[in-house]
Order: sequence, then structure tokens, then C-alpha cells
Amino acid sequence: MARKKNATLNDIASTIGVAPMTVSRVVNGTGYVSEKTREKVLLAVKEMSYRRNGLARNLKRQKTDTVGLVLGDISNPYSTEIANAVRERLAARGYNLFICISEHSANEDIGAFESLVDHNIDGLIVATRSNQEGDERLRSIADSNLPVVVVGRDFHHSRVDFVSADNLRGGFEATQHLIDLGHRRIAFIGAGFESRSSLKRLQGYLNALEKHGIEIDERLITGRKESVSDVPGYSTEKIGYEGMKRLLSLPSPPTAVFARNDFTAVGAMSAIKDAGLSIPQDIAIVGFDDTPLASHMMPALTTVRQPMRLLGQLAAEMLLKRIAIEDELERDERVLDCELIVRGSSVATS
Amino acid sequence: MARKKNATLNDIASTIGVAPMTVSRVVNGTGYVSEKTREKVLLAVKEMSYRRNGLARNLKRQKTDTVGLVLGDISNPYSTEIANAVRERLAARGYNLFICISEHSANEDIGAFESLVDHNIDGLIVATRSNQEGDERLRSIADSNLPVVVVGRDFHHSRVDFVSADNLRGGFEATQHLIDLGHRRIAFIGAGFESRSSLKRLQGYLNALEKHGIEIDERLITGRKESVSDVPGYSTEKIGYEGMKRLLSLPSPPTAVFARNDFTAVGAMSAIKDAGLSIPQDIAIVGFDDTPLASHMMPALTTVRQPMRLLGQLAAEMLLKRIAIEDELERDERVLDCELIVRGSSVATS
DNA sequence: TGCTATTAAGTTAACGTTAACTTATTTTCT
DNA sequence: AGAAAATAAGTTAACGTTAACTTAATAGCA
Repeated sequence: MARKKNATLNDIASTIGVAPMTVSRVVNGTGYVSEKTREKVLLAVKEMSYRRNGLARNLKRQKTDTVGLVLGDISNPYSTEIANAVRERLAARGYNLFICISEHSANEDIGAFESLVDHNIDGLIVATRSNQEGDERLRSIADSNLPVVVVGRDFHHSRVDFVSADNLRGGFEATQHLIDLGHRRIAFIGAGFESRSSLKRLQGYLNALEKHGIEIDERLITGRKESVSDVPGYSTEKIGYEGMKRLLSLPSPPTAVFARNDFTAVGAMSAIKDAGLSIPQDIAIVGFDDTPLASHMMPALTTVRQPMRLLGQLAAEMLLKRIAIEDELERDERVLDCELIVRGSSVATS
Repeated sequence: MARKKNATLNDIASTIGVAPMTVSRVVNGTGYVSEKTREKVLLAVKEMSYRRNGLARNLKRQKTDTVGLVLGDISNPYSTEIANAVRERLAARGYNLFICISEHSANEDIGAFESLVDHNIDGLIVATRSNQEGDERLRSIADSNLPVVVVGRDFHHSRVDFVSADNLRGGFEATQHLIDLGHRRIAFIGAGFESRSSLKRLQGYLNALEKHGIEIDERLITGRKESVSDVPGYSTEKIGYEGMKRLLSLPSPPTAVFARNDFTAVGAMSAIKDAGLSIPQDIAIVGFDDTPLASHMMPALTTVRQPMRLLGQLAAEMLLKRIAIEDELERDERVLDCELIVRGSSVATS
């Protein structure tokens, strides 16, 4: 038996002998309908298990009450917290949220954009890492006047709002903290030196070193250039582990490490322990994000906390504002403070 | 300036003096179009930055090439791995994936179902925890002949396929492992005794105890009944911590703990350490899911690995099959093996 | 040369809904 | 009682697309 076709407004209307519009009124609770008719309609709706066709409805209404969110790394609590916060704020205002993942490539970014725009979402929030083709596509979407907000990444467009944590300052403070503890050979794990302009945390690290007159040693900046698409999930742990191994094999290894995020830090911690060294006595370590696991590590991980919920909330609000106000709007740009959370992995060891 | 309206096929067609259908043909690359016309159309499309209206298109085509995935706890790598696997498989077959989160309530489950169905998705994958109202709604969706697959949870419907890890067996083996190590007072953290029918892991635990003639002590089964909606993210860590505290305050505390998942286990580990006890000497512990952090704990956490990617892949394939074959299909049901990963948190301490 | 096949369009209608308007009936109020 | 207001519908057209069909011109071929 082939898939049975769903009943339409017309089907309902013709079986009970009213106009489709009347059924529409009942279903949507708008306009005038007599109690008698309403009941008749409701009965038929139930009987024929009618369900309105959202496509047709949205086509006619010219809006979908739906917002799209494109996430990069979905395995990261950073993303998921933002997603949750966004969803909550949107739900409170009657909007649905569709999430698309774009884990690996610019292609997938574009695919996600396309599929969301194809569904005529009312607005788009983007929290992926920046890349050229994706940005181009995004620019043309913004040009078409769809409300867009980007979170935690660079993107410049006069009609696109922007909200991010202050990664530059966060990276600076994390490094400064290690310097304050007396460290001079401080490594960075999670990206190569060439990422310094796009990765603010790395730039913050460099700034801190420079400020204190510590020479930058590129051998202490280690990441992985090749694609890591073969490693699903928290791939940054592996990068942290391998990066740390590499650092430990240097003629003069670092005494402290700033990792681009907590997962990288956790991987690095494992490598340090595997090498028979102890934290923070031999090597101090600082992460980024304050994921819940940071506080459960042994020793607990010093890290930089981002206000993820706030990021999500603000992003949602900026977008809702853009959706509500159809006029040209000033680009809104918010950079939120991070907070250094000092724990056992980086205490003074006189 | 109000939002400018997007150009339509008609706009393009009338400005260059062809029929809308011709433009449609060019845009979709179907049918016969002369090279000259094609170029003219393509130029206008670019000039007027035309973008097809997916709503209208899908309404006409009666399909969207889109699948919906409803996730419960998005903060859990279990969910995110499944999501990734599903997305990959679907993408390979030209389908888009829209993810909806339903973190807290039956209401949100239903909201997610509705918003996806409203967009006329071609199929639905559900990976939330079961609840009555949500299941009712899901049943009626399945009744309407929309292809549906559920992952990792109970749901019975003749047209709904099912794929899950063998949580019962996993729970059994985890507990059996602790028994084999000589433990007799084994606690379960993460749910109350009353969840035994819906939580297979707990049932597996109970079965193992029973098999070995160990009396079930309900005081050793601890969870949290109240809503945890105030705790975003990995809330189960908190449950683990608090549950463990409660267990340690018992007159005769357990010597081993089976936690419903790794996050709960990590929380419990912290509580054990905070109490000045050591793992596994004083208390052995086993988690579930083999999240990446499990291997990085100190000691590394023994846990039960679920084949998450496989779960996602199978779910996607089952759904695609249902979408492709419109005829009545036998309910497909797959239960996949888990694997016990023994690590430092549960070794023999003769 | 005539006949079929191919190419290149155009035309019509429908996907399922709702905004906007119209008509008819009932109620309310002075 | 009569006019204005409120209620209860129905009608029309459009949202933007494409499937299915038609028409017309050109190409291919025996």
C-alpha cells in the first residue's frame, strides 16, 4: 500500500460542506465561527486526522517562525550551551530552532546555509569557524536581507550582528597568569603560528609574551595542520596529546602550557602524566572554556570561562530584534568578558 | 527601508521575456533549453540575485529531501556522535538534516516534533527519552505514515523502526564485572529504583545482582527525582557527585559503583576523592558510554562502550529505506552489542 | 521529399494555505 | 422600528514553484 495522502483543508471542507476558509478559521482560531460549525469542523479534523501543511501555510504567510543555527563542532559544550541558550530565548518568543551541523568543511557550511535558507527560515545564527567560501556564501545571504547574527567568530557585514567572548583578552590573561607564576617558557597547543590572526586566543598569548619581553619561540606553538576529519568527536584531545608529546621531546621543553581549549588541555595533561611528569610541579597548564570536566580533572584544570549562555541569549535577542524591525539597523557588536578560573593545574610551586 | 522582496521566477521570466518554466528549467538544469536562452537566464538570475523559494518548490514537489532528528541531551557525546553519523549517511544520499533539541520536557519533545513535521520533513529520527505525551504525539505522527525511526529508547509501533545498544546487557556486564572483582555491595547512581523498567542499564544491574544471589538494597540505588532543568549541560555530573555523597553517608557504604553514564561516574569520582577515599582501592567505579574523557580520568574510568556511530548509521539507513520504499514495511529492530572497557577505576586490589 | 525524432520553448493547472474582500444574517442600541 | 455594529460565513486570488501537456521549429534519415 502506497503512502496515503494526508487530508487537506479542502477535503475537510468538502466532506462537511463548508468553505475551506471556514476550516482554516477553526484550525487557526481566527475570525468568526459559530460554535456549531466549529464543533463539526473539529470533529472532522480529528476523524480524518487532518494536519495542516506547514509548507503551504508558510508560503502564504511569508514567514516560518523558524530560526536556523549552524554549529561547527557539535561535540563541544561551548556549542551545545550556546544552542541551548538560543533555543530557550527563541522558544519564549514563539520561534522554533533548527540546528545544522557543519563539522568538517566549507562545503558543509554552505550546505547547511543552503538547506536552512531553502526552508525560508526567518533568521540565521552562525557559530562555525570562519572559512573563505562559507563566508562568501554567508555574505550573499546577508545581502539578500535575511537577518543574520554570528557568534564567536569574525565576520564583517553591515547588516550582520556579532557577539563573541573576548578571546583575545582571555588568551592574554591565561598567559599572563602563567607568566605571573614565574614561567618564561610557555607553550601554546592547538594551532600553528600561522593561525595567529584568526585565532584570537593565540594572538592573546603572543601579546602577553611580547608585553613581558619574552621572546616568541615558534617551536613552542604547536597544532596540527592536516585535517582531523577522521577523528570524530573531541578530536582536540588527540591534538593536545600529540602536541604535548612533541613539546616534551624538545631540547628545552616548556614549563607551562596554554591550550586552546579544555579538550586539548586534557589531552596534554595525559601526555604529561604518561611522561612521568607532574602537574603543576613540572609543567603548569591552562585550558579554555571551563567545560564541566575541567573541574573534575586531577589536578583540576585552570581555565578561562566563556559566558556561553549569555552569548547564546544575546545572539538570539539580536536576531529577534532584526526580525522584528524590518528597517535598516546599525550593526550591533558585543564582546563579552571571559573569566580566568584558577585551579590546581597552575598554582605556584615556590 | 523595509526588507526588499526577493526576485521570483516570474520576475526573472518577465524581465527577459521568457516563460517562468524556462527559467525553472535553467535553474534546475532539467529539460531542453538553448544555450543562448540559458545564458540570458543565468545572467538575469545573477543580476537580480535570484534564489529559488524552497517552500514553494517543496510544496509542489511534495518532498523536502530533509530529515529531522530530535535529540534529548545535546550535551552528551552519545547524542552528538549519533547526530554526526546520521548526518554523514544522509548527506551521502542527498538529504539534509535538521536537528531539534528537546532537553527538558515532554512539551519540548512535542514542540520539536511539530516544528519538524510542519516543515514537511521526509522522515524523522527520534533519540529522546521516552515520555507519555511525547510518545502519544509520536504515535500519531507514525500513524500518518511519516517514516520514523527511534534510537536508543523504547517505542512500539508497527511502522517505526528501532535501533539501540543493548543497554540491558551492558548494565549486566558492568555489574557482573564488579561482582567478579569480589564486590557485593554495589551501588547504582543516576536513577531511582522506580525507573527500572524504562532504564535498561538499571535493569541489567538488578539482573546481575539477582543472578549472583546478591540482595537488592534500594538504598544503594540513588538518583534524583526532581527536575534538573536549572542545571544546564552535563547535569548528570552533579547528580553523580550528590548521589555519591549520599551513598558515602550510609551506615554501610558500597565498595563499588555502577553509574548510569560517564558524567555521573565522573561526578561520583570527585565525591569519592573529596571524601579522602581512593579509587579503586576503597571504591571501584564503572561508567557507561566511553566518552572521551573517561580515558583521561585519574584513574582512567572503566566503562561500557556503545557503538554510537553504528547506531546513527543504522538509523539513517533504516529511515532512508522507509522513505524510498513506500509500501508497508516490516518493523525493523536492531539491538547492538556494547563492549566493556576495563580501565584503572575497577581493577582487582587483592 | 516526406516522415519521425529531437530540441526548444510556452501553457495550464495544481501543490495547500490564508489575506482581503464580499455577502448575509443576527444582535444591539437609540 | 431602523440604523449601525457584530457575527458567520463564502469567494477570489495569490504565495512561487513545477509536473504534465502542448506547440512549434529544426534535424535526421531512408
